[in-house]
Amino acid sequence: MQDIQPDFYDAANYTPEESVSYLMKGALQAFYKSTDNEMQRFDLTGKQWAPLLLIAKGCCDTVASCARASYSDSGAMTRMLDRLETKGLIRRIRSVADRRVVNLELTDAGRAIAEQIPLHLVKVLNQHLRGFDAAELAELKTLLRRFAANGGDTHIAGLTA
Amino acid sequence: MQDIQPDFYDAANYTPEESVSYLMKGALQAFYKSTDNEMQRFDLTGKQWAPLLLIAKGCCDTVASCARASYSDSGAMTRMLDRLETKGLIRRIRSVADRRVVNLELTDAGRAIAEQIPLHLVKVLNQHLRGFDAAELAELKTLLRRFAANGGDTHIAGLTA
DNA sequence: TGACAATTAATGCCTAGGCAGTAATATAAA
DNA sequence: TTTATATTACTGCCTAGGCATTAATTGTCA
Repeated sequence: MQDIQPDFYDAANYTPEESVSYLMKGALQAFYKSTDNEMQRFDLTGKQWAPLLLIAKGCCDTVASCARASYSDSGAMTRMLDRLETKGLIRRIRSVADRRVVNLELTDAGRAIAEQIPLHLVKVLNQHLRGFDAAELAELKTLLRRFAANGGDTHIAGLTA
Repeated sequence: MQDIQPDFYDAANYTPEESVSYLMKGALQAFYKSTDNEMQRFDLTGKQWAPLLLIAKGCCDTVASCARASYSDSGAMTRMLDRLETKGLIRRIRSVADRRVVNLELTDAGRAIAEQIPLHLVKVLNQHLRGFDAAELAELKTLLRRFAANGGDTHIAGLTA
């Protein structure tokens, strides 16, 4: 029933250039470079657009949920939101329903920028996907999801034992 | 002769969960988490093993070449090497042939660790590749290389008015 | 009710990287 | 040779994130 699982990499023959993680870092680095260039028009870094977009899309409305959606933690997100608040793009509102929670809202200036972000983000994505066909993009997404899901501590159920 | 290049993403329908960059970030994040766990036995973080391995493999022997190989710059690499030097794992040697250059060497302690790194790195990689077949891994590597190579010239035709 | 666990946002201390310089050195062109 | 340009390692200043801890608050359960 159980298929044999091959070991693709072995220690003796390991080279960085053939390592999938090394290639992934290079790919993501190139993408961040592109978005950094593209988002300069909004006076945003290559990472500051992400929380704005998540809030605008309704993906998150608190510090904790925004941190989870960003593969980050509440400490890092608190400081990221400090920077965005300083720039006048977001607002913190203490929740009355749950007084531990700080709800996040875009200011008018933040909303004006957030509305334009997808336009430029999509431009960068499509640029990096030049020469791809639809099947290749679908395959890439699937393989990335599977690679991530194979992480060691994915079984959070067993972790909180 | 010229094939039509489709736009895979459009601003109106953009969602983070379907964005290939978002998935890539999640995949790489999961990998760093795994290596961080794995390298704790050497008192190394999830990133400090990389320069050690590059030096051990002969991929780089100066600050500049090590920075380039790491998709980084000489400033960041200088400080990373400071940390590794403080830990007694590498040595800086001013080059006599070109006195601008600082050559990098592993100490005995550094070499002892570097020799064991591939073993554990390969373990992490193979773990994240569970369920993959050889063709899928090859495809993933190819697609990542092409995605990265499509960057750089962000001289988008429409950008420069 | 009261004790206890969980969650939230924030903070301090650390690693890590990007960018704009700087001084020293090397190379190329005049 | 002189001049200009490029490269190297490094520094300061900034953004960015990880981890542990804290105070406030909420939920759970005896």
